[in-house]
Amino acid sequence: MLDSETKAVELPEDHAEELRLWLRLLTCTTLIEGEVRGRLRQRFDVTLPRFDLMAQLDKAPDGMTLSDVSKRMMVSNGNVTGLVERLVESGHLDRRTSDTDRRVQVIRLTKLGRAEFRRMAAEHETWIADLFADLTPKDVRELMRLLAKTKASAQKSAGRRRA
Amino acid sequence: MLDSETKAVELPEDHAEELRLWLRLLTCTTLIEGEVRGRLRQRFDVTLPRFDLMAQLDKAPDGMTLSDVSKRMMVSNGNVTGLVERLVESGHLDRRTSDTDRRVQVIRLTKLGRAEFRRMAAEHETWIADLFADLTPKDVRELMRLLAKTKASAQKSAGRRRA
DNA sequence: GCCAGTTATTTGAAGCCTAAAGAATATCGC
DNA sequence: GCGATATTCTTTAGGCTTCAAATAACTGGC
Repeated sequence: MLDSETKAVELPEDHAEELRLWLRLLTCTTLIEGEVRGRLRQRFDVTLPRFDLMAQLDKAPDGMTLSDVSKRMMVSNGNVTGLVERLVESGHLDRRTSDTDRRVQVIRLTKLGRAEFRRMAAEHETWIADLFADLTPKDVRELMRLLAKTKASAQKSAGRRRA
Repeated sequence: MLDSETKAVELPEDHAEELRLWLRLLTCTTLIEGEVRGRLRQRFDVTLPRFDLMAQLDKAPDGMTLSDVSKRMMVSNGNVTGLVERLVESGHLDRRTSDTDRRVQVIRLTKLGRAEFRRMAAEHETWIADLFADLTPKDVRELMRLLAKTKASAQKSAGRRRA
């Protein structure tokens, strides 16, 4: 006979629920992201990654290093390099080498960049509100809680893998 | 004096909670997606879009048209064209023109494609289970419910925009 | 049968993104 | 100060992705 521990190893566990949850999470995000992307393009002729980068910088008046940005946005370093290049080119960002560490590039929003971002952000916020309009305040609170738990769980799992 | 209706229009509403929710949703998805992407690459040297496409086809033994795939995966038509091209090239997909409509391309998994997908999918499922491991069954159910509601809300909003 | 409109797919240009390798600079231990 | 190691950023190669325009094929009304 099998004891319960052996059973747990040998019987294939059923993870179908988690899989469905993941697919649903992905669908929601893709749906909303696509909508936001399209509206940003239509209304402001700006891409979502550019908007996201400006959003990070708007919260950091003293600027950020490229590494900071890369970590915050959860994208690769090389990605940030190109993104910043284009935004400097278009006059939205200012970029300078750090005084204390010549490896480091510090970027900030220019006056133009900040003004344009604020204008876009105001409208963006109404889009998000509209996209989530059918959720009650309680739904929102509950989702926040469960997503925080999900994030923690995923981070733990990701950490286990690299450890 | 302002009546309540005028107030509602004139006072800028506070959508900060919804915005935070959206950012958290995005963070969760990005985190998990990045993890899955990395593991697929490491273990099977396959990209996430390829895996996703094969997953769609695995559920459709009779094949799918490119448009079907494009709708299901929520990506553009042009995207699917290239993705399919590479997977046909590598022998994972079979592609033929429909008998009844010469515009339509029907794609299927090849024997090789199906075998490789099944092998990857089995492991993939355990990754997902691990990433969501700290959620209780109740958490999972509740998230499913709230995300379904979110999806419906977002679809409604997206529809309003296009209407 | 033919024309107008629609649908399925491809193409092209631009941008986004990653992983991995490389260059420049900083830091630590000695 | 020197060398080993680490960090910051860029570069490269390849793939993904979108949008918009183009091509090809179907459909319905006449």
